[in-house]
Amino acid sequence: MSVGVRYDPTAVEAKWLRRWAEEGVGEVDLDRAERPFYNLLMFPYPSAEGLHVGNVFAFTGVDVFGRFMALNGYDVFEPIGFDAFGIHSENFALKMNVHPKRLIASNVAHFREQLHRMEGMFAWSHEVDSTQPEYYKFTQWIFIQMFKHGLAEKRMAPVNWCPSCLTVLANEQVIGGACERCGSQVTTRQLEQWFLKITRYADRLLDNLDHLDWSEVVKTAQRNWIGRSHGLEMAFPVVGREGLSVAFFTTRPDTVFGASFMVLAPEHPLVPEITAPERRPAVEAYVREAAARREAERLDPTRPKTGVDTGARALNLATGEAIPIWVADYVLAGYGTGAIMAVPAHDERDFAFARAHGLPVPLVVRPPEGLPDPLPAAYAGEGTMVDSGFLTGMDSAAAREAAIAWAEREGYGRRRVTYRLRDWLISRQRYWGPPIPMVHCPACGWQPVPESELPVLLPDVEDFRPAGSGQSPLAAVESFVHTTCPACGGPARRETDVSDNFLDSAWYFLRYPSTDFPDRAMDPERTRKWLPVDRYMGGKEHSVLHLMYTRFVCMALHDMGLLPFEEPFKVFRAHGMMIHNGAKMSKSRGNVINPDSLFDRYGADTTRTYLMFMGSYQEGGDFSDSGIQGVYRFLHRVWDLVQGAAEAGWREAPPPEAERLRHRTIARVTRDIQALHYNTAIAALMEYVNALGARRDRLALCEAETLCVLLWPFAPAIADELWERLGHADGLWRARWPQADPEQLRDEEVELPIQVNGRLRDRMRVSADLGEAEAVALAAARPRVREALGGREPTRVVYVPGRMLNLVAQPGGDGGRG
RNA sequence: GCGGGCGUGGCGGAACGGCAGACGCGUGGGACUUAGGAUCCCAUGAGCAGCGCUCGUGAGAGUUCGAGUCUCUCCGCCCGCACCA
Repeated sequence: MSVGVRYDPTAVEAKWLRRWAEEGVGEVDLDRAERPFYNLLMFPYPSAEGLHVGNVFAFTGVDVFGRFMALNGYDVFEPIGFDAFGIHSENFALKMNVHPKRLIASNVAHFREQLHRMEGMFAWSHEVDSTQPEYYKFTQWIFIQMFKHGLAEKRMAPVNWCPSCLTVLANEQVIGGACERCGSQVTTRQLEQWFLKITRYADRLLDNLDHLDWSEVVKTAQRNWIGRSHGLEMAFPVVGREGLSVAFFTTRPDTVFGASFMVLAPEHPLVPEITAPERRPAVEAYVREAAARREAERLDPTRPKTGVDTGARALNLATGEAIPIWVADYVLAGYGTGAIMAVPAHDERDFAFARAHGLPVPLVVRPPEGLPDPLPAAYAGEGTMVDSGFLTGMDSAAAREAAIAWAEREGYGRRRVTYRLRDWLISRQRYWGPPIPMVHCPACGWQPVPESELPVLLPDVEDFRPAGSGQSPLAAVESFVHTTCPACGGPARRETDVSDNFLDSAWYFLRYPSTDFPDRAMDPERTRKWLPVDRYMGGKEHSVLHLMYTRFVCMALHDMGLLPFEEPFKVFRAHGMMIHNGAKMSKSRGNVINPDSLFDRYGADTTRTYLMFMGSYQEGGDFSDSGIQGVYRFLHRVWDLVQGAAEAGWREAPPPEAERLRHRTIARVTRDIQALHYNTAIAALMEYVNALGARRDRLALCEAETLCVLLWPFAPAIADELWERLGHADGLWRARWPQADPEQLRDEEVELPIQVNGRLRDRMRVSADLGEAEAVALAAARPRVREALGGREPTRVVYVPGRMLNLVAQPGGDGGRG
């Protein structure tokens, strides 16, 4: 393809995509690199619709940074791969009625082409595809390590079930009671499932956050999700039932004297045991209703608080009173012990429940300003304890400690920390994932598949439809199911569930540097050299899914001695969301932008530059169809400017002000890229081009060169083409980022604003380091300043050299009120 | 409800506590053109006939010589989490 005199993005980009591929731009010698910089973008999920423009936005932001670091002398490793297993891909295959294996292969091919076209500086030779046996054999290997270290366990538990995807889901994949993938309302089922014990790491996952250089939004989301709370676990005996007691957890042990009833979750195992015979029909009916109720409805805090009395009573060990035990679905089976002591006066939910069912509301905490009687709402704040036996008169905070000490001393309970975080439910009753590499033997129990036999290949089955029976389609493949026990050699059955897609993506970046080692997941040498990841940028929608699972997997592998670090990402930055015409892009709104059409119409250089220009990378921005034209014009101007100047001939050196501007531009673009303020970096380049345009026939070569280098991270093809036309045989990938000379950044003369009493009245051109006395004298002599002063003498002078001068004068007697 | 973020021209968005509105879009005017939805130049927050003044960063108060920026109260929008005891 030939490249002419007019700017033709298609020709320029085709030429340079080829050249970069030939020259191996983006490929790094991982063993010899001297200044490794691991620049990671999120594992692309190759959907059938192709690359989303939101992906182009996200990935370009990563790539701009990578190119910037490359020119700053780093060996930048920016690998790429495909997260192609999982429900999303499989659901699409079901819809299209095409086998996922075939469908995904064509999706990946399409994605690869688009990623190429967006000019990412990717290390293609280290590509990873999570659906390939060479990759998932190690996903299975990681599962086995988890099992061997007691971090994987199959157990019966109430789990989230998606009636549309016909599989169980992890807590993190249920958003407001709906399936994260398909949006269906999730129900609860009692099933035996594989769990990874992430809760064992809750404290470390939480505490490490304090020292991580991550976007604050993500850290906050993780803290909330882990939800650590401190309190007391205690049990109240069931009245008249020797040896039977109801354990509960509370963060407010100070209010124990105010506990006027107890509530059990409908699923609580003691419910059938303690229910009084005459209450049995009502309780059983309520439990049945609660089980049938959809999760979203159950979790709606605005719904009236329903519940029934079991007829049983518990002894409040503080007051010595027998209090009723109710069953209500506002108490969650999965949190704490699934039972609570209800303190209606000081807990909003208990208050609402007590009101609805006519239960007493004894008050035990009084704030200094007192409380109205009757109480209009629960008072959950601090105060002085009243009517609380040995706690009476204490401050509530101190009473909390005293109550715990009392419970521990009397043997009623103990201090306890509780988490909102649940263990990671990893089984999926689906086809499109790595089979969980476990075998069940009637004699030996669960046994891992020997590592030498990995991978456990996903069998080719024609009917990959989920059965809905609570079993994966693999359960129907006799030849897969029947095997022998690795321990005793007897007949055994394979696990037929596959693992959660988030396990695939929890370690992909560990694999990238080691893709050339088929026999080990992570080569120790490579891992030590390249990991942890220097910088990771991606969407905040993965705050508690991917990013939390990944941290857990790394911590676990670290503890097993398999990784030399426990936190995978030194720096994480969340980017914002792309908006189009004021709304989130969605098919139903019809405002989705297809990146191919942008590439075709404007080229990748313009698309990249515009996406980075339209708003702040970390906040997101609004895509405007006319706005992109501005950037297109800008690149045209750059092209014409450099071409025109080349034809006119180069001057020796830029005049002094032009040289100062050049250095100021270098400084601004450098600083802005480092801070991810790509939009203002591009604005600085535009200003520079505007300024150079004013002297287009008298440019110096170094001005055009600086422009090309600074532009390269955003618009690499046009920058490389112009660079070549300036006479460089080597491409810009071998160039160095220019350094701003601090001497050139200092202004000699400035336009100094003059304020009188804080209001702008005049400005004057002065030397930047003008002394205060001279500045005041010069200013005071100016007619407009004299007028504003109205004959008064300044009583105070605020002078910031080079920035502004403020003369403060008291309002004189002449101007005052009579 | 809790947590986080944000409110700036017609629009997207800039502004170490120091000239509000950089840069871009749009709009108006002009130039060059057979022509322009191309390119270039000029203008563009509002008000006032007065080219300077007044008002202007969601509303109100406060701190300061000086506040879009810091503090408090309120209103509105967005994003998380949401009956977590």
